[in-house]
Amino acid sequence: MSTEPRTTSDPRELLGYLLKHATAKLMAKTDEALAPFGVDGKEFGALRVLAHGEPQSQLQVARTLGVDRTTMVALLDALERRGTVTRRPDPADRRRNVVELTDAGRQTYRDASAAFAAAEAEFLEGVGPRAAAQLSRTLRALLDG
Amino acid sequence: MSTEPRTTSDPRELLGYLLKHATAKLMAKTDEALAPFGVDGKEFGALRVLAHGEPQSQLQVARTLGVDRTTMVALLDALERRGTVTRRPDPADRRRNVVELTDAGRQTYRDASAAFAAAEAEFLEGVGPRAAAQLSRTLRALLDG
DNA sequence: TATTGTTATACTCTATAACTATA
DNA sequence: TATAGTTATAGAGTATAACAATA
Repeated sequence: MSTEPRTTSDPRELLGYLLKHATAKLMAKTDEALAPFGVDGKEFGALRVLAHGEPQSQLQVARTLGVDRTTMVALLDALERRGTVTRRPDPADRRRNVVELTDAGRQTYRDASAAFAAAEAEFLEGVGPRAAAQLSRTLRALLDG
Repeated sequence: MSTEPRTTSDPRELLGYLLKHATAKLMAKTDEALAPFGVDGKEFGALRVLAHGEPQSQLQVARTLGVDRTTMVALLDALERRGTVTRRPDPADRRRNVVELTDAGRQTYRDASAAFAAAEAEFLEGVGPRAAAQLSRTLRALLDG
């Protein structure tokens, strides 16, 4: 007969704790990897959207990233200030800004992308490719359900 | 020869996106489950610590939960206001407050605990017990590494 | 009248600094 | 001199409301 309690007060046993802290650890790693390129995770996300596919309006990018359009303004302000993206009125609808990567921005994205992938790989290095793939599958299933 | 790009701009393919949104979804579910009992996730964490083991000082609870001691003040203020916990000076060291669950607080914890577990189970229902156990193992390994 | 980008504002969450009372 | 609790304050992050330009 064990004297151990059936449950403990250790928060590290809760799935919520594990998810939250795994997220934080990955974010810290990727932010650190992106820092030399002058972008944070959110900005990298925007570059990623802009690097693939057609030029888009601010609102389209915001919706893809799941952020408010007012948040997008400050984000693009920072990227534009550093010469990573350009904004110009859409000739077809002058209410919109067409946002595009500059040549320098494309290079930044390529470099940052490699660093980002390396950070993700480092985060996963302890668990092996099978468990890593299983992790993504499970998370996707949890989000779909 | 495929015309598909090797990568896409869809953020849903990134591990960081999956982790962040899985965390948010679970938090939303547990917060919703706890709401009828008048506590949020953080407060439930405090109740959980207090429900197991010896009475503790505010600082000890704060450290177990990984929050600042100034954050603990407002958290306990709310719980005390609702009659869930009591604070009294520790006779052995009057700088400290001994924090304990009231009888009502214990009942609240029991009820909230069942609701919390049900919410977690509902979150996991799409993936089966094997995948759920594997998820926890993988997350623990990622946090330890 | 509705939409896009912008600005100003407010709100949440949390941490830092300073104060008090105790040790 | 150091520690526990408290309070006031500041910072990051994000959302809401209102406004200008355009459709």
